[in-house]
Amino acid sequence: MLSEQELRNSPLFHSIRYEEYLRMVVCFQAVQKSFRTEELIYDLSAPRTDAVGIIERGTASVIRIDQEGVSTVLEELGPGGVFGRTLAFDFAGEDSIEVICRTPCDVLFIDYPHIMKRCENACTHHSILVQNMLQLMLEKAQALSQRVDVLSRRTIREKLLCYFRQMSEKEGSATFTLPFSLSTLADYIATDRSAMMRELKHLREEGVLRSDGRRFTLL
Amino acid sequence: MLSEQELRNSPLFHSIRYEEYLRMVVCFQAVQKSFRTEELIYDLSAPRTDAVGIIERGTASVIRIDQEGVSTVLEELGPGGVFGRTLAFDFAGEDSIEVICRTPCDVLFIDYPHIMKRCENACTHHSILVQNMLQLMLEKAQALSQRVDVLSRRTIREKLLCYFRQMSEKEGSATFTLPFSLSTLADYIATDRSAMMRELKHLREEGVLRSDGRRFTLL
DNA sequence: GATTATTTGTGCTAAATGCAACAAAAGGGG
DNA sequence: CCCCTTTTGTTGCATTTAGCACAAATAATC
Repeated sequence: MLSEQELRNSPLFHSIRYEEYLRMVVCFQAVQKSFRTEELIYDLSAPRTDAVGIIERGTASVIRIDQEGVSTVLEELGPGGVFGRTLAFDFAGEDSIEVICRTPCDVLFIDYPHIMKRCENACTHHSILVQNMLQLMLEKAQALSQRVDVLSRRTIREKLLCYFRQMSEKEGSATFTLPFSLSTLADYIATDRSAMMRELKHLREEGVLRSDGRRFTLL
Repeated sequence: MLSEQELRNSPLFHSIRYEEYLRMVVCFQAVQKSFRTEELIYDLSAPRTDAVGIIERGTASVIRIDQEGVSTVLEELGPGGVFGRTLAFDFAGEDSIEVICRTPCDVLFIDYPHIMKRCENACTHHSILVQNMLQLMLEKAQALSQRVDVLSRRTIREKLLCYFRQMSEKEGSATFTLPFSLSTLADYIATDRSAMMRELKHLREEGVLRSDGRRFTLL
């Protein structure tokens, strides 16, 4: 349950009045839970319910672990990030897909059909909610597109440079800090870690970038 | 401009009455255009306007062509498919990104801010439109997720099998037909064509699949 | 129906990537 | 502060993949 202050910052309930919010929480069977780093937030490959999760605070990763145990970061979720079986990755593969807490999270779970169902009361707050949800999906689509942009590059070098360009644009600066470890970066660009390290060295040697730990500068 | 019959099948205006539709078309500055195979529908890398396009009929591809001339299929759009600078791929790279007609298309262009802006009249049809748009974005997110699922596989073999599994699920059958040529498939899974052909041969020899032209069967 | 493009199928070679292994460094928890 | 775990950095070697080139098959155009 959100406080009046938190409500203002809530990506989903933004610009809905507090009394209305309280009624909606009941109507949507909304539940908020907190998670600690490394904790499993949701298992997308074995969902009991058709719930949608929204990150209210903190960051999380959607990770696929295939049969051989190779893990890949499919998505990075920040505040406003949404996940759910119906939203993405609703496929029948044998792989396990999990949402893992990266930094301490507050996550709001909502029964999916309730959001999409046309409201009998034609309540205005419901239509605001749909509009907010649309905004979140727009952002999700953008994030996924950037993901595709990186992953569709042919070589490790190009993947790195593409990702670094994205980071530097987001940061508005040639210098930026990775949101995760270099090992995880390898999972993110879907390649071997040592091969990636080698390519990073080449890029440094060629003077394309400078780096110190997780801190990078494009030259 | 849609006929009453077409309106019923329109992904965006679905379940909006015809008179209301007519008014909205004016309000949204909506323009419908038709395209023929191979024709350029939109250039995402050099957008004059902030328009959103919706495929009403036919299929199209979003294609990135990098500085070296390597082309990659970023997205496959069918009826209900949406594209636009604000929806995806709004980055500043040097690459060219184009929406190309694959099979004859009717495309509806709409001024983006008009969709998102809160309606002064609080008109019910506008909120239905937002709901329809949300549905389209949900589908887009799903499609992009599947794209990520394929591209994040480490080897050509795994990419192929992942894509084939998706196709066979969509088709509801172990047999399916590619929506494009084998050459384009290579662009789709972001690898070298000849390497892909070699892997296809291996898969056939190992009895994992059968194929004849663009027709495949998983065994 | 002949002619031109494009696509498909294949092989070779060079280059890039994956794998395994290990030491050094950094980080986290008691 | 020390111990243990994770991360980083690096290397040699096996495998995979990319790049190129060319013939055969297929599709497209006039």
